[in-house]
Amino acid sequence: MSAPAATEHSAVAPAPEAVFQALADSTRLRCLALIVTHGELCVCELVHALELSQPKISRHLKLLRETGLVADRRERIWVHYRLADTLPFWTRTTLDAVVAEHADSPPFADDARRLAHMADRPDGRCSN
Amino acid sequence: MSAPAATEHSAVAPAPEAVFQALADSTRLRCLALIVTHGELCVCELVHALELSQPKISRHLKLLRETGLVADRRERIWVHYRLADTLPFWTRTTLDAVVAEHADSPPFADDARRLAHMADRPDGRCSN
DNA sequence: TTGCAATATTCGATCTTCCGTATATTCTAA
DNA sequence: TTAGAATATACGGAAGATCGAATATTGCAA
Repeated sequence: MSAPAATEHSAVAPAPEAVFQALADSTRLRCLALIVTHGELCVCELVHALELSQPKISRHLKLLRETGLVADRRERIWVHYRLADTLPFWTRTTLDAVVAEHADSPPFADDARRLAHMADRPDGRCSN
Repeated sequence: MSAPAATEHSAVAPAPEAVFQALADSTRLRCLALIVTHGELCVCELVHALELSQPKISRHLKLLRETGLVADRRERIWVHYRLADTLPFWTRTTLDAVVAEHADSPPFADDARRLAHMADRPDGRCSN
């Protein structure tokens, strides 16, 4: 084989263009912003916070996973998404910087507020 | 008027998605990497360093300009491009981080090498 | 003026991305 | 087993991105 498999979340660092492409969508960026600030979140929490359809959220999470930005973990009926452990340093720097500068503005602030007020969150997460 | 004009390079900070979209192309990212490391560069220098067609470079520079990432300055027959003065902090952080981590790898290292070896650079720039 | 070098733009064609809708899968509890 | 909740995927269609090739513009010098 000449090039890395590139089928699933490979161990090789993703090309910068691919990372930026993944960040170049408001749905994906809003999901990542919540994950950066709140840690692990399941799909239903993101659907609730962003007020978007479940298939839409799921499709965007799949792209983030294939790009290597997030990892998923199944627990009972829920799938939890978190930042990938193998995230390149510059990628983590970028995420922290953009979130720090926009977390208090729409739509990110509204997403965080809706997540905090969500009832019956999985894993006994409470609104704090 | 309800929304900002959004016709030319406006003074309002560009949305993060728009910035990431602008960075999500290898031609634009290579141009920016050279500009970050070398300061102001003219179109012919970018064409030479990246070994791409002039219309292609010019089109991508236009998008970078309209997104607010670069500013241009005409001097005689040359147009010089530099990082925009109004670049948001997080954007500058992102550019510095991604360049620091990739400047020594292809294709960025090759671009810098070709630029350094370019003959007859404008403005009396020499290869250093 | 005329010609040339540097840069910008236009035009179609092709490829990709994104979406809503519908359906499939997975897991759990009854 | 069967039903339902949570999540994922498949299927078109519409909108957007990118390209090569051709052409237009701008500035300068002869």
